[in-house]
Amino acid sequence: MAREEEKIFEDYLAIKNLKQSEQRKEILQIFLNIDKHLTANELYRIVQKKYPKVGYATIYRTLRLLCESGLCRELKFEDGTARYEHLYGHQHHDHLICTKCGRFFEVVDSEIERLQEKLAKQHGFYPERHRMELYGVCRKCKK
Amino acid sequence: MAREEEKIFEDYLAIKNLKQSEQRKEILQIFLNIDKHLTANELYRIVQKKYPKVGYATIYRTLRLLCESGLCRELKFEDGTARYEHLYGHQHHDHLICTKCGRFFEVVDSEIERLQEKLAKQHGFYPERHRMELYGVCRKCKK
DNA sequence: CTATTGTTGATAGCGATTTTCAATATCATA
DNA sequence: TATGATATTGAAAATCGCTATCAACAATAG
Repeated sequence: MAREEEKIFEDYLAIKNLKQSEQRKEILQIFLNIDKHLTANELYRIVQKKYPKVGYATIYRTLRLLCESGLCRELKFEDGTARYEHLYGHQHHDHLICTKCGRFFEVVDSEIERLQEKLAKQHGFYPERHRMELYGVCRKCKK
Repeated sequence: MAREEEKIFEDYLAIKNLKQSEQRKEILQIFLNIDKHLTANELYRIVQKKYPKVGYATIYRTLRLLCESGLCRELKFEDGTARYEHLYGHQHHDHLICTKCGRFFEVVDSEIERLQEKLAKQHGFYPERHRMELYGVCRKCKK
């Protein structure tokens, strides 16, 4: 399970002459099994339950490696803290965020993407990337 | 000059039973006279030049009041630090940000706005607000 | 097996922001 | 304009999220 992601991470470590430590494998497993936009602290607490010896710094260090290997993306949201999302098998997307329950939904709208490009160019910008977050109340919370 | 904003701030303080301190007036003046997206630290340093006794905490406290009064908006950007922009007389807008020089440009595209609403609704969301930042290289930096 | 080199956990440090607190300023009212 | 209740201030300590340091330790090549 999650064989491909494991392979990607192993290969990345090999290329960089880094070692396959137990902690790295543990953190990867837990990261892969939780398909949410976790903060480093949330991940730390979950990892701690299974592997109490793991330190805070190792979580951050491993998250950085996961990002570098292309498995993970760091996102900064309005509360200021970073959240980490799965990148493998996920195309570019923006976020719909529920202001009640905090859930994240990945969305894409090719028409908006096109207009964003156009808007940038209209202002003489060479567009590189963008971020778009739509905040609102999700179906469940609205009831 | 900036009479209306002063009035708004005074009224806000009055309604909340807060006092018209010298520091608050000073900080408001300087904030109003600089039409840039400043960080708290940048504002602190500018205020310090004129009023060396002013403390850091007072800057943050006053910025919060300015936001609450509707004169100011706090924006969190990718680098994690907050920047403050004028809100009075500025309609809703998004940002074009140059990744070379760091300059900010305010933009609006009603078609994008419309599609954002539509996209949220398509996913069962009751839309409240959004943020959109387009990053790229501006005309000047491209040359 | 052993040497080399990378990794770890604990902790100190950092930058941004907030809180605490005693001294002080504001302002309604006497 | 003096007074007193209450809000405000500056300084410093505290907090938060994250990074750097470092001595002990683990992974891997030879």
